[in-house]
Amino acid sequence: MDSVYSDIDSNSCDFFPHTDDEDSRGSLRSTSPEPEPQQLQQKKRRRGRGRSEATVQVVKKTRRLKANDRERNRMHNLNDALDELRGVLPAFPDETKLTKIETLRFAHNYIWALSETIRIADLQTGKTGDAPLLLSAARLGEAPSPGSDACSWSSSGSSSSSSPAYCSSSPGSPGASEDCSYLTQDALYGFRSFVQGIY
DNA sequence: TAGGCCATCTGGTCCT
DNA sequence: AGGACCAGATGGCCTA
Repeated sequence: MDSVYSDIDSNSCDFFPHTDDEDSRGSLRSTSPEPEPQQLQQKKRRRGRGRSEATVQVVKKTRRLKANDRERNRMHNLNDALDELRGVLPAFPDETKLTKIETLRFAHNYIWALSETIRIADLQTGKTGDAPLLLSAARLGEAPSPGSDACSWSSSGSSSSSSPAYCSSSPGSPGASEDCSYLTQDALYGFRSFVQGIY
């Protein structure tokens, strides 16, 4: 397959060395098992208007290069957004950068965990009047327990308190999930381990 | 060296 | 018509 792009070496801005391979190049990746016979392709091309073959090639090449440039920028924007997302996720200073998929899954789980934290903190506040933030911090180190009230840990439900979709294992919980009275000293570390451990 | 991750190119499709 | 978005292909780099 090395030769597939060898004549168009995309990184270079060289003009296409060939004049009649545009359609056949496209067919390389088409799903049709039988590429169009060359004569047919040439007939189609002759039906075109007055532009010379060379001009057509230049236009095509220019469009392609512009499209490549846009696509590159688009992906760069996407990566920038991903970097921003990494920036707001809890991380250890010496930790290696999360991969794209890790970042997305981590963020997903993080949001879910925070939502659970708030929900449970609200419940607790209703009961005891404790400060929600303190409780939220405490809950960061806690893993949800399987089957605890609306939280089904092992499946991806659709309710707001459903578990992360990427849970591949059940990390378990130290106790009843509604008991928020204990505080975890290294809540964040535990939380990181927990969230990262489940995808 | 195999496998994972990534950047880039590319053609197709949809939308404006 | 042109741009945005998407998915497949490819090659490079890195690590276990």
